[in-house]
Amino acid sequence: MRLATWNVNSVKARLPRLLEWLDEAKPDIVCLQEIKTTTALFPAEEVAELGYEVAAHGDGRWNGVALLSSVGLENVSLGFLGEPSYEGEPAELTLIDEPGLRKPEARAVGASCGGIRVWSLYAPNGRTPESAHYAYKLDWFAALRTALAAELGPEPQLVACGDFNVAPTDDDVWDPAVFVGSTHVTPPERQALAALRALGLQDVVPTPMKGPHPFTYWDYRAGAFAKNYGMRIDLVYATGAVAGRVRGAYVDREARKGKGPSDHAPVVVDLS
DNA sequence: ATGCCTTATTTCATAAGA
Repeated sequence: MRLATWNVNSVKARLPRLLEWLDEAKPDIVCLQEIKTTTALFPAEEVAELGYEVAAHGDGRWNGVALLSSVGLENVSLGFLGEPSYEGEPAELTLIDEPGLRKPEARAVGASCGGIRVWSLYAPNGRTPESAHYAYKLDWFAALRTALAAELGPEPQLVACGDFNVAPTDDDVWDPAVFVGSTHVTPPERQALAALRALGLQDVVPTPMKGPHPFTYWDYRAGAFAKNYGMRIDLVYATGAVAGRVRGAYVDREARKGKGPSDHAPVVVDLS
C-alpha cells in the first residue's frame, strides 16, 4: 500500500500536474493540503477517473484539505472536535458547528482508508511568534493532540499526514541561522510536535532524492529550489502499528521541478 | 541548476504563504 501527502498550493492550478503525478506514482491514499477551493468545487470527477474516492474539505480562497483513496473511504470527519477557529485574536476553543461561533478553518479531514485511520492536516502558519496567529497555531496543535488521542486504541493503525508548518529539528531547515526569531523552528512549535510523538506517533522520515536533507518545501523566490534552500515541514506521523509496516519512504523531488510546480514536494510512504 | 514567486479574489492591487 502506498500512502502520500502533498501540499499542492491550489488543486485547481495544480490539476494537470496532480493527475499526471497520480497516474505515475499510483498512490493508494493521498493527503492533499492547500486545495484553495471549496468542497463543492474540488475536481472530484477528474480524480475519480483515476480510481479515487474523495473526501474534500475546503471553504474558499485559503487553506483546504482533501483525502483521496482507492482502498475505501469511510467515516469521514471534516475537522476535529475542539478545533479552534481563527478570529484575529488569541484563539478560543470552539466546537464544530456550534451555533453562534465562528467555524474552524478547513485544515483537517480524516477518514478510514484500507484499515488505516488517516488524517490530512494543514497546520496554521503562525506568521510571527508575536502574532495572534502563532497563538492560534499552538492552540490548534494542542486540540489536534487531544482529538488524535481520543482515536488511539490498542494497536491503532493511524497516520497523521500533512503540512505541519514546523521543522522538527535544525537539520530540517537549510540554514538554522536564517530562521532565528522566525516561526516553524521555535521551541513551543517543536514541543507541539513532541506532544504528538508522545502519543506514540512516529516521524516517518523520508529519504531525500538528492543531498542529505529530505526537504519537502522550497520557496518560489530567489531560486531557492535550485540552491536547495528547503525545509522539511510536510510530515507523516504514524502509530507504531503503521510505522512497523513502512518499507520505504521518499520525497518526490521531481514533482517540484519544471513548469508550474507547487512549492511543496510529495512525501511517499510504502507500507507492507 | 531543471531557472531567480505564486495563488485566488472584494482583480490592473492585495493578502497570504513560510
